[in-house]
Amino acid sequence: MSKQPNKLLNNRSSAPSDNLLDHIPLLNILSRQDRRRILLELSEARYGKGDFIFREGDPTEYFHIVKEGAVKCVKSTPDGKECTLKMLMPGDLFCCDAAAFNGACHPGSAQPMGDVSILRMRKNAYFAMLRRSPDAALEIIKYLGNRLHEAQEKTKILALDRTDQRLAALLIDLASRNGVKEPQGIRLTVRLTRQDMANMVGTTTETVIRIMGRFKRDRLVSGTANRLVILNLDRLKAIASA
Amino acid sequence: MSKQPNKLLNNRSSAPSDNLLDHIPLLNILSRQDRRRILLELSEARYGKGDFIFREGDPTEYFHIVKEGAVKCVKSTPDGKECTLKMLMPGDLFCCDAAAFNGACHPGSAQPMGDVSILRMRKNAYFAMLRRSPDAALEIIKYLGNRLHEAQEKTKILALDRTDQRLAALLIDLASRNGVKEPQGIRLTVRLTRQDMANMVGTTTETVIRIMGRFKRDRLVSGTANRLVILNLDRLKAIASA
DNA sequence: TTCAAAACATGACAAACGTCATGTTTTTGT
DNA sequence: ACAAAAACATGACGTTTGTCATGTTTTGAA
Repeated sequence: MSKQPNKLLNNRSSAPSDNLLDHIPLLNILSRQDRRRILLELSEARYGKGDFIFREGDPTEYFHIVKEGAVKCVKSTPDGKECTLKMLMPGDLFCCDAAAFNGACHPGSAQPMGDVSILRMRKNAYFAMLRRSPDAALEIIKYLGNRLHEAQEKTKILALDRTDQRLAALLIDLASRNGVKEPQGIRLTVRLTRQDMANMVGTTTETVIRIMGRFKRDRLVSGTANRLVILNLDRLKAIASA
Repeated sequence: MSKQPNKLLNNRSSAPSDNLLDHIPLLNILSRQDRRRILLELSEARYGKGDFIFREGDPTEYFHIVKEGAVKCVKSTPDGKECTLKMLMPGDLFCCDAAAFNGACHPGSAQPMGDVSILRMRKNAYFAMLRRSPDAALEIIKYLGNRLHEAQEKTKILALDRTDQRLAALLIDLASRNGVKEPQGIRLTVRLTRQDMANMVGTTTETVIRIMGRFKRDRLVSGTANRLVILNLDRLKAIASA
């Protein structure tokens, strides 16, 4: 469990094509001048297992970018149930919506899944950037639009599909966003327990265990959290859309 | 059933504070000059029951604003099941995300719920507006952020709550967004069948009928589609968060 | 390496929900 | 006002999923 967040690495002045920003396609559209400017505003923070990047209800102070690792967006109920809304990967932005910044609070919490590195920028610097650069603002609009479409697709799946279909859809998505090809199949690089999966598809750990057991018997997947491999993507796709 | 969409009303030149734009808080931030410009780009279209404003898979051409009436955003499966993602009310924007405009197609369809009036603007004019006015772009970012948060709240409810809780949450939301106070309670002004509600909370018509029957017996609501009244908001709130 | 904690697994049972069948009431268009 | 269509309603039954209890395996930190 790595130690606390306030390890700022950004005292160096910027080189014209500093590799920090190469991780962020969405900001590569900035002019050289703007990139240099932004770089001075960005700081880096690292988190480990068990940390919170922020909690539901915390005041919103920063715009964030995932540099390394995976981050999950979580909402909880008073009685301890949890729902994972989205897994953010390197290059993903969060808290990029002005809405959250009007004195409002975070509507959910952000937790690292393993060790992560986050770039962040104070909200006034972020807004100044958006005002200076219409391209940046349009890029954010585009990004938020994609996030909204994803969320709506997820809503559709939750509303209409059975649990095994939802789980198949999750595995398919993870394979493309997080998988590395191996001789036997596609291995996921994030550690993902049955509980994690249950929180992502809106069911219980036991149900995920049973369905994953079935998938395992049918040679669609293998392994558990630390080494999860998708063996037969096509048949998973057939299940997801059956 | 009113006739087809291409009834453009906007040949008149703009008056400085034309009431067309008063319906749209999100564009009231524009300078007088920009307002005048935008007004020339906006056209009005009317639709009635059974029409489609656009269908899933259609190419994206316009940015839309709801002027009068209610519009539902719907996703469907090949086998005829439907899921209503969101009910848009006057002042709401749709297709405001640049993502949808990169040669992409609509990820869902938009259908009027009764007679509606829609303002719309071709996408190049819309983008030109966003490039000219950072305030407009920020407003769109704020709006999309709110829509994303709503979608995530809906995801949470679908993932964690029972059907009666989801239905109670729907009624509460409708009461605030669509209700008018009456002596007996809060009457909804949109016509909403059991089937419509089922599509909104991810269940079947029969289940909604049964739960609404229970709510009716317990004097929490009364009436059906044409005259739906919320009688006891507090107890509905208790159910939604139980 | 060892031991405790976390993760995985399985069974029994109950509750929630979907499906199908059938019938009644309300709405709508002419 | 009337007929057809849509919406509402109810019961029976099966499936899916949640819950609880218990036990095994794996993981990770000292």
